[in-house]
Amino acid sequence: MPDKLDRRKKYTRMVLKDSLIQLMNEKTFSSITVKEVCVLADINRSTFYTHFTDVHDLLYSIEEEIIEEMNKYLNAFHFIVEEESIQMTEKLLVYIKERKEIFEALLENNTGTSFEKRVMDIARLFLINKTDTANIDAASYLSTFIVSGAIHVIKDWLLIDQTQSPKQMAELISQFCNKGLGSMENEKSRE
Amino acid sequence: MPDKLDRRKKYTRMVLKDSLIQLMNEKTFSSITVKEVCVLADINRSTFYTHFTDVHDLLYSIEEEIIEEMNKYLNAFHFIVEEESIQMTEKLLVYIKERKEIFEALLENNTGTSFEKRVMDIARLFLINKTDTANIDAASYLSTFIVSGAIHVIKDWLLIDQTQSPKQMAELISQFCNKGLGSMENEKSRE
DNA sequence: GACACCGTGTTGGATATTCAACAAACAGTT
DNA sequence: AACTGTTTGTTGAATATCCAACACGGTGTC
Repeated sequence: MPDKLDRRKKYTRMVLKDSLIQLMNEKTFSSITVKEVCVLADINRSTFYTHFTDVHDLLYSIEEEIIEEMNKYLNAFHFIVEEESIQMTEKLLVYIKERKEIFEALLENNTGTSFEKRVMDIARLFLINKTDTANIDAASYLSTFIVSGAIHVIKDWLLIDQTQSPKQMAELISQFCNKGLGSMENEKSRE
Repeated sequence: MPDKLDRRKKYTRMVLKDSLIQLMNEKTFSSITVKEVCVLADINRSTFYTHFTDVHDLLYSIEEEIIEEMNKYLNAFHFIVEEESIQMTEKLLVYIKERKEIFEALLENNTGTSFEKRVMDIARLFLINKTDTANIDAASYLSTFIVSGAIHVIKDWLLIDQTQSPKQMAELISQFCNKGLGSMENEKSRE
């Protein structure tokens, strides 16, 4: 919201985040020190503490950014028709793939509220909005099921093969979700 | 010398230089504005004026940096034997090639003391040091000849073909210079 | 245990950058 | 000629960062 950030603040936060991301690609998160991050970012250590309390806090702010970006993609779903949703999913997957290492680090690292849980929360919210509001409980359960399924499919895709293109994955996941949503429609009509 | 520059100063100067270099690759030098450079560098315009008086001044400081770097290479010649000098020349050429666009811009752009003249000056100094001090005048004239020749050979190489590798060019230029220096030796022995 | 070493938070004064605003010069338009 | 838009230098107060120094806790070594 406070997009009216001072140029200097923006820059400092950016390089610190980038440093941590780079370091996470080289070593385990728990072995990374504040000092290390600052040296790489070429930022005075005392400045670090005016922005973040510690390395976890910095990681958390990276999460924030990622989550926010994913939210944009998901929000866009509301305004598009079925055929375009596959393309949208593809964009999301490309975004994830380009940040492969960050996502892996975030999924592995369980500090505080896990990244996975937060992603599920926003995705669930999205799914509930998308379906009819009459049957919220069912939608909630089902969306948990669908989203956790999707996340693990993406996780495997990231970690293991990636022989499938983002486009192919998008179609696969889209099918997967629609089947789930479809079953809920049946559920409702049977009432 | 004042290598004890504040981190912020270093960063500001660096991004401003980089911006100008990038812009010089996209448009003519004279069409580049201070504002443009600052926008690209994401630096406040008023900050620009605490470091440089105008765009020419900024360009000049880029020259300084380049000249300084070339000086290092040339100074290194003093301490190496003949066989290694070809490798050294090669390094210098690789350095130039990596900054092809900057050199082209600097060679084209004649503001104030031309870049070409300055390079010749430092190269001449180097050559005079390298040869016997007895015959300074002759060395000076000859070095002007050699260096200007070398610069234009390099210029052509940069601008036109580059089918020759830096290594091949290094051997060629080295031959070229040694022949010149050799002739000076003859000159002296004939006295 | 005593020791040295290293990372952590925190502080205060010095310094650099930002931002908004201004007058001035200039180029193009009507 | 008046108007519009743009770049240029310059200013002062607000803000962010730097830097050096400190006390503290942990870790390993003799």
